[in-house]
Amino acid sequence: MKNSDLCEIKCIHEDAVKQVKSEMLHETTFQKISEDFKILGDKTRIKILYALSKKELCVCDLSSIMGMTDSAVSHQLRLLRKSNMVKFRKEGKMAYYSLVDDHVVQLIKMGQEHAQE
Amino acid sequence: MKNSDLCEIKCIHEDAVKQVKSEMLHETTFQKISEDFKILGDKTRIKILYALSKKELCVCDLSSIMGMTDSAVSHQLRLLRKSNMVKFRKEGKMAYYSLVDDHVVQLIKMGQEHAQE
DNA sequence: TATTCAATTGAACATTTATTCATATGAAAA
DNA sequence: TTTTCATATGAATAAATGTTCAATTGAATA
Repeated sequence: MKNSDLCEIKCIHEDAVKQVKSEMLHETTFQKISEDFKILGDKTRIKILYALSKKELCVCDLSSIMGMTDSAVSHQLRLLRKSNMVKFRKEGKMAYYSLVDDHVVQLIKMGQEHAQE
Repeated sequence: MKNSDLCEIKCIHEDAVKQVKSEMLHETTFQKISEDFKILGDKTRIKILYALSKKELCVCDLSSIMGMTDSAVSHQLRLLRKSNMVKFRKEGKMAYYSLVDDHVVQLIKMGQEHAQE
């Protein structure tokens, strides 16, 4: 009995499965990648990141731009900080937020291209 | 009274807000972008896409690679089809899935780079 | 034709998640 | 010091989401 027959019987292409399995990344890598994309998978956060790519802004500026409450924006900023996408500096009562690097901008740009196809 | 004073009083940097507002994309654009990223924001779907980037595979192959039920995989494939990331061809009882283009692969690669920082 | 099998689908369930509201913090102004 | 204001936080709620289980479809095979 050939290997390929076995595959058919079990409804699995063993060679293909084995090959692809060996090429898969580590579980934690997939985890991290998907966590980052999950952060980008929300309209509010994408808008915040896009706004910050244009200019450093404080929370109430962002709230005004987004048309949302300070609280809602602040909650999202917390997530963005946690995932290392934005940083901030305090000046008196105000907190000025900006992007950590332009990696996110590149990702959004690519996403935009795909969305517009 | 200066404009900048007004800004401070209202806790809004009017000029910055006005400028950034004018540079924002359309609501539907942000919507589309975030929807695409939301699809990538799940470990199961990232793994499926990564596997398909290596080889065309049928549902049961994917199930075996993922260590999940056919049903769970099929549900996710439906979402991936809906968001135009994967396509499939039928051959008898089997359905062979593959990526629509390598756009997704590029995104995952970029996400991977960011995740590894 | 009846059966088998790969794949799909729908409903149910548990979990996650985004926003709201109320409250707390902490710095500047009165 | 007391008040005001920008921001942050916690709890609560409603909505969305991923997986499971049971049932269905449709094509090949017996």
